Amino acid sequence: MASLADQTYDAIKSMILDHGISPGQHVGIDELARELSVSQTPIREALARLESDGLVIKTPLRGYEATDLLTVLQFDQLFEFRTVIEPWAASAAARLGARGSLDALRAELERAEQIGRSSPSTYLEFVEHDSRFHALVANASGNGWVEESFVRTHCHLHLFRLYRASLGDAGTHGEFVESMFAEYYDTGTRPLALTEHEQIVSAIADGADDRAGELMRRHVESSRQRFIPAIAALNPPR
Amino acid sequence: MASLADQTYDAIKSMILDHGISPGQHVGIDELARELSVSQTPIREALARLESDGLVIKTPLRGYEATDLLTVLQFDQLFEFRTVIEPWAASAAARLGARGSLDALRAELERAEQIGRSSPSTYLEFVEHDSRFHALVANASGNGWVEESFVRTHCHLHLFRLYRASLGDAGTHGEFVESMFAEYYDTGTRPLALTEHEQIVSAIADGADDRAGELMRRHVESSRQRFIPAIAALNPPR
DNA sequence: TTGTGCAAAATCCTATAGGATCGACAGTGA
DNA sequence: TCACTGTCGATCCTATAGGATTTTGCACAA
Repeated sequence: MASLADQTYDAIKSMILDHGISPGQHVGIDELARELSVSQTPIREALARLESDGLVIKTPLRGYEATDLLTVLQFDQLFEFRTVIEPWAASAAARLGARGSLDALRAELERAEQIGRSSPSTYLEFVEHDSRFHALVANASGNGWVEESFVRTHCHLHLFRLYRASLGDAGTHGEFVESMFAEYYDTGTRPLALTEHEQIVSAIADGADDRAGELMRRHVESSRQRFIPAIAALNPPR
Repeated sequence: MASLADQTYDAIKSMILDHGISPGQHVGIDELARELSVSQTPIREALARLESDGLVIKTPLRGYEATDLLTVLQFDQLFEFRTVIEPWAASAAARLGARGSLDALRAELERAEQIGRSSPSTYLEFVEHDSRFHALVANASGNGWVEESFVRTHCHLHLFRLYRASLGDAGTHGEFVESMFAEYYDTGTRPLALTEHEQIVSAIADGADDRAGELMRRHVESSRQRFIPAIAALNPPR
């Protein structure tokens, strides 16, 4: 069903999102074609779509390269954007009663509690849970335009968060790494974020649109606050 | 500077936006290649990007086709989205004092008044002014994510508005055509919209962020109200 | 040691050819 | 008359080859 071009798109996107391709790294068409054992055409199509997603940048006669990590300004503006979109999405979800979506949201919360107990490598899993959760809320808003806007922007945040994982044990970014771990393991902001998620779902389930919106606003805001030391440590990237 | 693929992208996009390609129409790769006198490769790249823009839809092994016109639901949700985004953009522009952007906004207002007097075919020109104006406000917000989200969604509204132009003098959509013309030529909502634009720019210039946001919210809302009879007449499209 | 110029390699961009799949239509059988 | 099947045509998908441009390495001169 999925054409080769689509599979290639997913493959390259995964490579970027998992930092198989590092930010700023040059991405050759021939290189990818050899690596994925396909011809250049599907690679080109995939890269064209990825450029539209803002994940790669094309320079004519120079080829493609993965986009750099977010600057401080872009990061601030991204959270500004989230503050506009996501509270509204939560409110809308509450107004809709989020029929159908509510089950998915609760299932996601269950899942988050599970991973909180068992595995030791919790950071990545938590990031993925968080992404899924917010995506579900965007979806529950019932507004396709909002959802799409969210998804398109959120992958950049995802990219930023996962940058930590690709770093070694130390280096110039040691400070950054440390602060991230501290945030999620020591100071207990992870269970705090989970609690916020639960409250939001609760408000949506109650149909309390104002409360859902306000809770989401605060959640995004506190999430931003949690990121500030990290982004500060990361700037400038090199 | 612009590669052939980019030029092709612009060309096809223009064809769609000007309804050289009708909504729902099948778009063949070979056909486009012959018509634009380029090979298939740049066509493929362009179509891949256009699919990401939501302007065409790809069905594997069947090819591409231009997306259908907005449904009533999509239309409603689009305005819902605008109601979330644009008032915020106007507020943000006011907070920034919209340095630099203010000149562009005022120039656009000037331009709008000019076309209001001279030419007889004012409808298309007004639509284009309106698109430019709102795009300028989105830009003046200083937030690239917001601006991009706006642009990506707005082209669909643009498409919808221009559908009128592609219609003949009569037909099943005569009612729709009539209502649109009535809106803009008879009942004087065009100068009303222009007045609203001026008030918004004025609020931005004053740095009155709350007022700018509220004015924009009302403007979008009244714009939506103006569209209701039109969208009602257009549904179902066939 | 540093800067300039030439040349070669690499890579992107474009074009064309061949293989595969899907839809349509005609023909046959019940 | 309806249903099924096989062939035909069109189109998409993939692969490879050639032309153009940029970059890089090296030699040479100041």
